[in-house]
Amino acid sequence: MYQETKTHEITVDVVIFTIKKGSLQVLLVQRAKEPFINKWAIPGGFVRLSENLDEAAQRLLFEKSNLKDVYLEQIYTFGNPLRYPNSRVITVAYFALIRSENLVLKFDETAENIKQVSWHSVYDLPKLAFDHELIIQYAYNRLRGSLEYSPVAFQLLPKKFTLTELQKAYEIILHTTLDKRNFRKKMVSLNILKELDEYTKNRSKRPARLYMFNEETLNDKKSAFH
Amino acid sequence: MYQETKTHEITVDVVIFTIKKGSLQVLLVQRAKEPFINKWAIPGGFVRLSENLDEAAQRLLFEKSNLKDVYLEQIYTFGNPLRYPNSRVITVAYFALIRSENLVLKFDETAENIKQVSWHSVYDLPKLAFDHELIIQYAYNRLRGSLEYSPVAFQLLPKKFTLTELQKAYEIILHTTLDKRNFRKKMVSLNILKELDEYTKNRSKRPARLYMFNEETLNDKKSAFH
DNA sequence: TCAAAAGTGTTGTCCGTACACCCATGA
DNA sequence: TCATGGGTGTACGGACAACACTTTTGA
Repeated sequence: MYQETKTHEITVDVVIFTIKKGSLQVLLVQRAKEPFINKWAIPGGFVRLSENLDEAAQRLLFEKSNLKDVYLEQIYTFGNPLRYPNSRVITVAYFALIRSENLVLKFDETAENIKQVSWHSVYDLPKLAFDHELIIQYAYNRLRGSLEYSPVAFQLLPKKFTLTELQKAYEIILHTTLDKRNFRKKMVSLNILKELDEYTKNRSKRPARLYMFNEETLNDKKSAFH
Repeated sequence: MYQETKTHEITVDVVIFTIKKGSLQVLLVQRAKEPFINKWAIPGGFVRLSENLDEAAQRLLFEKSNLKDVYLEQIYTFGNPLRYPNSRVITVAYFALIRSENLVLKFDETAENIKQVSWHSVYDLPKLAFDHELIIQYAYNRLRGSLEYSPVAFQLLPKKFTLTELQKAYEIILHTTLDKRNFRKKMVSLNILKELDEYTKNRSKRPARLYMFNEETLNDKKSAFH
């Protein structure tokens, strides 16, 4: 089954998370070719010789979504020799958090190796190619872990957001419900929110105060978050 | 400075930790050749095409220490194109925890590319080759992090140990002092220790009870450790 | 005036921390 | 008998969890 080739190939695969329609979704591409024809895969690509791994991941994201300076974390490196048929592909997996509003995907759907591109709930994944189901599991576990140390949920929200939206993001990622009062107390105590003098309009019944993420205090808080 | 070559090379580097003489030490080899002649480096080697990354790390450890089934964790993958002069070497870094008693190192000190091999305190490292200082920092941070979730300290101790020895290991890794009563309470409450009917002899004044690590309950506890 | 989401405090429990003395043995 | 490390319990404080009602607006 596994056939030796002369060299290792190195790819970067990026599990792109977003919150859409009240659920945590990942971006997948459906393969139009063997191996794993019709199966879905995480976007990825080869690492160029002149770029480092983070740069490769950022480049892939930019090529496919036009987004720059996306939040990225390296997760794990997968190197099972049997993970790719007929060649040895070692992949460094990352996850990315993006805001899905006004996102324009740039996948070339006329390309012969891609059938379609779409978002899928992490709780309802289609059949995946290679070991990509495992990679998504690692990514999802890591995302939940990161959320306990660092307020990464901001990366999934618009610049200005309400506390209820923030809480929803936490609930969606952690797949649980949280107490409103306790959640607000905790967030306020962290000093990472900037309270704005702006309120939502016509969104709900009573207008809700908007907040921003306070970038200045983030770096201090990251370590002492717990 | 950086010269493109045709392929990426993949290595595994292993930060080998042990506790020796009351301090946390890492095993380093002193280079006998350029680049970085006389500088110290983490043991590492190329990944073979037919083995996965963990196997490569285990193989390296076995080749150099005769130890099998060593505790290993993948830490991070370093891929800066400038980290190696004149070639592109991506390295998957691991850390290993070993018991230093009755350890026989098998480094071939007559090999032309190794000058010597020795243990160094993580708080007093010599000049390191490549980005190995950074890798050791990542490894050390990860080790301390792991200790909060999972009782990895056992991997550094003999099969049977006293609670004081276990506490010393924690103190050495975390670089702090711990309260004896609180530490014992915590350890007992975790149900990961098997109390033996054996005591130390002639080691200190009053004999101390010996404990073993209870492997059965470990896997349950790993997740709920906190 | 009503429906819907926004906003707000108090109490109990658990866990981590601080802290000091007696015990068993070898010399 | 004394020096040395082994072994033990209690009290406080902070963080988290549980819990219900009032407020503001749009329709």
